[in-house]
Amino acid sequence: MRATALFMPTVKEDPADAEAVSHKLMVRGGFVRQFASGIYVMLPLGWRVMQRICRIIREEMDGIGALELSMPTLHPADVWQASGRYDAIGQEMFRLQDRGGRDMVLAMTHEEVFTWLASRELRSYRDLPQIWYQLQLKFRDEPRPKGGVLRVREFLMKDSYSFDLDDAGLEESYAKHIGAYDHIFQRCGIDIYRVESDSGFMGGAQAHEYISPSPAGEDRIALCEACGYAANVELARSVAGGTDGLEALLKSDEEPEGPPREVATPETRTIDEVSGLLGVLPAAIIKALVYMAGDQPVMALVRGDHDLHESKLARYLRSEVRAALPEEVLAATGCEVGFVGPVGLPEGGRLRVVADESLRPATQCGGEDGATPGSLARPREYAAGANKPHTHLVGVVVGRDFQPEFADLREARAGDGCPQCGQPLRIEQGIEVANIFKLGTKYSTPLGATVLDEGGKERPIVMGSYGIGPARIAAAAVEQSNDERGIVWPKAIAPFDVHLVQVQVKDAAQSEVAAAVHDALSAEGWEVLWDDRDERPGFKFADAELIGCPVRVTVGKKAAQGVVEIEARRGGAREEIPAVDCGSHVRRLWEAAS
RNA sequence: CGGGGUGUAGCGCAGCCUGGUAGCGCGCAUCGUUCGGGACGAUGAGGUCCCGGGUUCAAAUCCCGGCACCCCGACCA
Repeated sequence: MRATALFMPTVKEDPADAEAVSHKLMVRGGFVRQFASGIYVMLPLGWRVMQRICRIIREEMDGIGALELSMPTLHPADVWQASGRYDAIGQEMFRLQDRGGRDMVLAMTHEEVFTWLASRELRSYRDLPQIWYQLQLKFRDEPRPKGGVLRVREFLMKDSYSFDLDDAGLEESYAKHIGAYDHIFQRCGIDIYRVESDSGFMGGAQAHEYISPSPAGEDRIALCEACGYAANVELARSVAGGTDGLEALLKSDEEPEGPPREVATPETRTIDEVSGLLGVLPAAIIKALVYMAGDQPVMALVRGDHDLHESKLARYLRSEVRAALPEEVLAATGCEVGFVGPVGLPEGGRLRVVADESLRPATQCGGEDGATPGSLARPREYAAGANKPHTHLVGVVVGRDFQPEFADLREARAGDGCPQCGQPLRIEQGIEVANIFKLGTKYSTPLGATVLDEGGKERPIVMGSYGIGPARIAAAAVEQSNDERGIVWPKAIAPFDVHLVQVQVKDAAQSEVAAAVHDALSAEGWEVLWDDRDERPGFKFADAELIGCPVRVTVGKKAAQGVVEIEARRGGAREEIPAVDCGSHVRRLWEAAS
């Protein structure tokens, strides 16, 4: 394709509102333009990338026997009411009414419609299994779109849904998807970690996310090099480390003498302040946080050097949680924020107290079912808020001075021990490009999607759902593969295979050779972008590097001798080759490219 | 939803504090010179200064209200 016949509005300067590298480069390279917050135009180059990604996805989905179809994006509310999500999901769902005043929604995902279809059309176990998929728009009214195309309000998604008679069938469909996804990401040329993920506190079935490492990503994952354990930090269990200097506190199994003692700590609210004033390590302080679970206050405890992960608390409590307002803290504990603690709570108060496993006394460790690993070394006595203004307690002993529930609440951090093998965990940041869920009968039961089994018994279909965000794959690829000059597309998803730069458009010999090269490569099946614009050479080279096609062929001074240059975008030598041989040289560089 | 920031030519920005002629770079148009790493000169087009209200002889500039967009946090089938 001739550049003069293409619309590729490249720009020299970074857009002012871009933060992520991929955002800047995709705007500068003429791939995308923002239309409104979280809503993007895919320009011709960007759309070509998307089409290539989608093609790979289609091939791999077809390869596991999945069937493509297309579902509506405008849904009547009643399907969503039937699944319960019309009320469960808040403002993230775009809602509207039709002229007759009927409630409608813009689809943010398609479990309901697919299940609706299954409920009408699948009747017998003989109709199973099925995997149906589509590449379709999703609408989510994100509170804060960001990162260019990474977090948006309208986006393309490949979503597939499996329908099986039983759990064994679901396992098989799930495994098929894992196989297909491995191929897809490998072919798209992006690095990926498949990690255990939160299936949401309503489900509880197994789920995985595919995280592509990038500083622009919003997810953090915990990884163990030694045994392969990998999980999103919102889920990851870990053995708390970082207790240097505390081992001494553990040595004695004797009861510490005396009850907790009050210490005046005026205007000392944060862990750092308390630590400084009392001369105690943060790890020997109990951090007490008050949350509202629905309308019930709950006190959550973690070690002072740890961070609470709210979704872990939410999952444990089986309720959405939010930090309590200062007046709610006062109502629940009788004390102002900054000095609350688990000891000395109001008599008769019903404040539920949940402590992280790392606070569990050594004597209570182990032996309990489902106990998650606690801490390698833990203090015997802690400092904690006294529930009196400007006062803390020291010498607090968990289990003696108060008896909380224990749960895994803290966020895993780098250096913590792997819950499986104890080796140190690594934390990596990344983009969630895909996810897979075992839904079970969560949708089939309420929506009445059942089949008759061999015995003539009606059974709800066992479902799975599986998503991929093609634009996120593109962004992840750019994040992982770029240099100071621009994008270095993985070859399978580049907008064109070959960028043919004709240095002098008005030079007859160059025009002739460029045309011949273009035609020859095209005839061999390469997609060629022929820059025939009347621009200065430097301008065109800069654009070629910005746009990032894997192979560049330059037709310049030596065209009259039938000589052109070829080089890989990823780097390496720039070679002079006979124009007539460009096919084999392109093939060679292509094979070498990633 | 909390906190912060921005809104002036297609893009990137200055001007605002201290009210009075709207400016710079890039891009764009025409002509000429250039032509292997984002050229140079000349000429030119292009503005509801986000919107509404107020103060003032006079508002891009000061005041009030709104909107949009960005960033941090919260949220995130």
